[in-house]
Amino acid sequence: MIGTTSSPLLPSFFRPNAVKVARALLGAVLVRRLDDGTRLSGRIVETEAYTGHDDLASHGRVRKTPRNLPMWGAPGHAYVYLCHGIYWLLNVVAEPQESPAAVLIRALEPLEGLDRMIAHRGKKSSLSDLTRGPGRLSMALAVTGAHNTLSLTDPACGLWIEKGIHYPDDQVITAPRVGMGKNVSEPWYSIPWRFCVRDHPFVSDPRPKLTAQE
DNA sequence: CCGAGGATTATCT
DNA sequence: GATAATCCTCGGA
Repeated sequence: MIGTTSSPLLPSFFRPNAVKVARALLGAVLVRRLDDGTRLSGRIVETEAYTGHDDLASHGRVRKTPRNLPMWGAPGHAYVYLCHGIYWLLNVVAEPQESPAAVLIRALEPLEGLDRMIAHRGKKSSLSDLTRGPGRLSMALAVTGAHNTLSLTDPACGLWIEKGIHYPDDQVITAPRVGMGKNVSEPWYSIPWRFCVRDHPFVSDPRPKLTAQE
């Protein structure tokens, strides 16, 4: 068991600002251990950073409320909330305690437990859409509000992140974040805090522009 | 208390 | 591409 078993990333990994953490998470592996011991996992290929009281796109832009409170929590904890009444969205809390910041995990490349993920997704599932999108990946891994505020650095919680591969900068594309509301003004509307693996089939819609980085 | 809107996705045309 | 699904959260009255 030496060297071959990856252990969860430590809280220190998530302590830098959310933008750096979002970039660093590309290539890491999100792991879910089901109650029966089954291991599901996928490689993170798309993230978004939400940080600071100033960021008008972030839930942390307003005072602490019952919903957004986890964003002020310890680095490496989970912030899971319901979107549109249907979909659970998984974020990892970044930055030191009392600094409201999180990284939204938007897409995974499925690695382990594909059959179980397909079962979780129901009849609508196709292999290419399994974990492409934040709502879909939560469904596939059976992540729900029950995971809110849990520590992703503690394997006992059944959900954690392991070190994976490193994507060099020339394989990473940045883009404005998805789903900005009308009350999000510049610079927050266009700031390129969405990180995607270039040309990866599991990056969600809308696909970022593939304009060459020269 | 009530209304508006949402870090989305599936299913139409 | 347009829109419905679906319900919680927040802010204002």
